[in-house]
Amino acid sequence: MNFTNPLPEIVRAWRARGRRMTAPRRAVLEALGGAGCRADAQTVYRIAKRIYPKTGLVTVYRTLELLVEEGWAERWEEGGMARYELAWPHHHHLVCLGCGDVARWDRCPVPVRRGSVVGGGFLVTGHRMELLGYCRRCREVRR
Amino acid sequence: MNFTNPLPEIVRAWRARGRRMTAPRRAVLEALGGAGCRADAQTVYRIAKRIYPKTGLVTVYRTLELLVEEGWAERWEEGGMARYELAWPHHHHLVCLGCGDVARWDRCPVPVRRGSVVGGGFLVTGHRMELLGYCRRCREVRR
DNA sequence: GTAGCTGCAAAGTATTTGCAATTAA
DNA sequence: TTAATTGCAAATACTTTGCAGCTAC
Repeated sequence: MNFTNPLPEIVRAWRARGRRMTAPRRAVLEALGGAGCRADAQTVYRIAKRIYPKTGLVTVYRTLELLVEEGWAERWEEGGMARYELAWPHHHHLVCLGCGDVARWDRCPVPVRRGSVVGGGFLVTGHRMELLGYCRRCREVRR
Repeated sequence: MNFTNPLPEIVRAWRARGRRMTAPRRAVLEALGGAGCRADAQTVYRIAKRIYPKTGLVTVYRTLELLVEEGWAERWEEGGMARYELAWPHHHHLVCLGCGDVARWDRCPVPVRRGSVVGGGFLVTGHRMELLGYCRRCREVRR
């Protein structure tokens, strides 16, 4: 966990909205914060169970969906399953075509600003990007 | 179909590799070329059946996978299903958060070149990007 | 002739839903 | 108290696989 940890803020916002803060939800929140980039539901489930063993897979799905709907998390689909991660702060990914590893990349080279209008009337509110290629390890193996 | 139609080139490349050009495959190729951005397997299947009615769904999946493996098509996963489109020429997408429509956008604002190395050893060979926001129609409805 | 291709049906996986029981506030 | 939340089991939906028959070359 780093100093940009949004978990306390999420809990606060949920309380303010009348949501109940239960043990399974807290476990899912912490698990998502502790999982790497683009963790699938099973991974979050496994970690959440270490925190609160009674957590059910269905609740993991429901909590993650809630986080996505409210903008706290981002959802990706990859490899036939949904993957989730905390959306903040803004970042992109380096996806290795060799081993499939997904690494975080904190630079943002996309010069299209929120609020700009492109393509004849499309209002931009955000973007997603990933660089495809080969990680250091895969490049060394290839040599 | 436009003048960058890659279908004849795909057929030629397949023949050269010893692949057989069958009626179902041709139907899938044409269907994919005629479908819009990010067509799902069912859509390709429906169009392919109009071209060659005996085409089976399984063959659609297998042919699309072949195209992706060989780099002719790109695969996206979205809305719980796989989506496909011809990968050439390079382009991006405008994804409307209101109606879900995906529009093609031929500009490329990503200044990261193939061959560059980023993030401590990651060799970039390509990228994917999409702009999220609201299309003209959805913006007008909101007003 | 034969290796590649096809399609049916069945299997495999991920995700969602109905509903009765539980629980935070 | 009571409305939100949970989790089991069942239902859904997409995709892949086994295999016997077909076909392009």
